Amino acid sequence: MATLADVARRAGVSPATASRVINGSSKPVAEELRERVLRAVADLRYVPNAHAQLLARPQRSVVGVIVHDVSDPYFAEVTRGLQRVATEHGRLLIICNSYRDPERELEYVELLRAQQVAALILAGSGYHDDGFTQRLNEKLAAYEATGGRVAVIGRHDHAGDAVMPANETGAQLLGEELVRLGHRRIGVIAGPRVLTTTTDRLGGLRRALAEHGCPLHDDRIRYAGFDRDGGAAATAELLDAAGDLTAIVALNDSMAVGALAELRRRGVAVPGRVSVAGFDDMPIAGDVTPALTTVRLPLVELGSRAMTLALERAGDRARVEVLPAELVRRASVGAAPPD
Amino acid sequence: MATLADVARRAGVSPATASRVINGSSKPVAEELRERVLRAVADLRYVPNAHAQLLARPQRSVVGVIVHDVSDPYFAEVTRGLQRVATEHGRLLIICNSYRDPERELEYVELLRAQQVAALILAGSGYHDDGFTQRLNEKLAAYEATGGRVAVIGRHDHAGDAVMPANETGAQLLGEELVRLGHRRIGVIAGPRVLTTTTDRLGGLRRALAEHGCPLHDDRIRYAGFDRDGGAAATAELLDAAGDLTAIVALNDSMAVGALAELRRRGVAVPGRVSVAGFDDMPIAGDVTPALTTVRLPLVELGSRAMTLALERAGDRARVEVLPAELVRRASVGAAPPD
DNA sequence: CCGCCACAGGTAAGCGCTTTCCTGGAGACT
DNA sequence: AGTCTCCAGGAAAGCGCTTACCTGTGGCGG
Repeated sequence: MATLADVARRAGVSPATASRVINGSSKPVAEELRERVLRAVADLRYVPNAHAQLLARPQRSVVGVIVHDVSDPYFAEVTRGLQRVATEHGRLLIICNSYRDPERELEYVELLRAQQVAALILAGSGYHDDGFTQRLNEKLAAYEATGGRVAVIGRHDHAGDAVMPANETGAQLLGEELVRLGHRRIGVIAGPRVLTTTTDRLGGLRRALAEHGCPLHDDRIRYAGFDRDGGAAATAELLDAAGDLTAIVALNDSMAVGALAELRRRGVAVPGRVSVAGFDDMPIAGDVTPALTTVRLPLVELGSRAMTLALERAGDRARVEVLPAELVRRASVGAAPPD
Repeated sequence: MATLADVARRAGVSPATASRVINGSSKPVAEELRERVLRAVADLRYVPNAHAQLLARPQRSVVGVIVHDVSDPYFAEVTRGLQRVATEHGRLLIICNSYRDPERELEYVELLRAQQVAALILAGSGYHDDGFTQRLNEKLAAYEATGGRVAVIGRHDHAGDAVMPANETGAQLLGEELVRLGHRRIGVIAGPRVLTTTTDRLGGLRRALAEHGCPLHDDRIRYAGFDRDGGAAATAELLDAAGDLTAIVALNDSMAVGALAELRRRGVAVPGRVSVAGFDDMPIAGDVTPALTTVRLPLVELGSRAMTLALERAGDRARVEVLPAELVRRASVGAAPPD
């Protein structure tokens, strides 16, 4: 690998001059030398060693992102927003998938800190695990103490800047809609218990239903993986246990897609006999059949706002932005069938 | 930010000893000193500067990945495979989205080279653009000349290790199936002309149809973006221009989803009046209505094989692995309706 | 004609770490 | 008791780069 010294030697100049030419330093360099250096760079296919540069000029420019899984449409959208703003600021992103493993998340925080990232974004639900939360916050605090910037998406448990989707309010909206349409026996297929997103959404739903006099029964809730297959499995369980449900709320759209598949498999009409609702309004939500009634979360914006917060200077105090949820009525939810 | 020197000072040892303790060097260190160092590390929340480490011990461990767009399900799946193998080898991934911009792709190659990545994976279609291809290959050659490993996914235009999906064969399979089912007036909604993936798939289809005596007419092909909206738009155009088609082949599943949406909007029965086929078998393909007949590509395996090639030592000559495509029959393709 | 200033270019320090090589002390052996 | 060996720990070089500081030259004014 060619080094700056090689370039300088070939161009017959000092490393200092070569460096100045290559980085477009403000210090003037004679045209002839400049050309010799540039030619040497081209001849040697020289690319500066980014690590050496970072050591010499500690100007952190990359941003670390920790998500549960980029290939999950939810995070794919969020990441798109993160990317957009990062690119606008000329920042490179290092994207890490924790695959919902708290330990791995902790490791990645260390790793990104070691990489001297300018900022750290944690996207995705927190965990109901005080031990973990404390360790995470300690690590983040250590990072922030040395000038690192942190922004989280959808986590209550962090003291700093945060962007929050209105999970609870969104779920409430959905609950009210179902009640309004006459549904009384409502089942829920939920993501993992340990995720705060699950409990937040469940909380909003529970509140809405309780307020309208049809409290959510615990035995009408099934927990499973936050994905399509989890949704299908949970739906099967739910149907076997309580066949008289008129509506199923999936706590995200992937699960809702699984529910739809299971219902189709069983020949249950949607929304004729059972209505199905999702959450997130991921891109495919409008294209399944029946099109999914869901709660739209501004996923891309969640990402772009978080990145903006992270790249701005730290405020005097933590900023928490709540981005609103919106009910999207499509075909999968209809009036409850008469008993 | 605490440095190794800080740790050493606090522990009352030399930086050398501190380094040895922290990295678990093979050189023995007295238990007492070891503990003092570890305590200092904990007290100072010390994390080694990864850049300094890489400078001092040039042991490249991160792998760079350039994809068109991780949030595209195709790449999301491929990336999953890449990730898995990388993680198994203890490698961190830097994922870069080129958003199908060749210039950006070139920039990212430079950037990753500057980052001293151990290997570089280029995933996703090549471009019909000789100038670009040449520049890219030059850059990759320069990188490989200094010990960098390169593996590409789905690109003919690179001389080194490659993993190729059987785009052409897959399309042929699909073409034969359509002919077998009596389709003669077949339209195609294709991705951007400039992508080799588009032309490969189109080529396979064209060949199959020609062999069975119903050549593909150029005026039954529409090019658009390789996404859902592109698919919907191209379908609309196609239908307006040639309303008598009995089948529409989308060159990827996202476009097929768009096609389905447009057909539904127009009240055209699928597959009753028009059959629709996709390509890729992305996760949602089985869950739309009607479920998509498509060509399955082993997306995750594409990624895992490429990463494996890249992490193995370079062979004496380039290895090219072709991963087979498989026709997946679902509901969206049926027999051609009688005229 | 001499001295000073301005400025292009070079010298070298230092970023934070690893690792080779060296040192000094303890134990072993004669 | 003296010498040799062994080994834990430290000193220092060096990874590739940037940049503060220094040097030597040419142009200018007095």
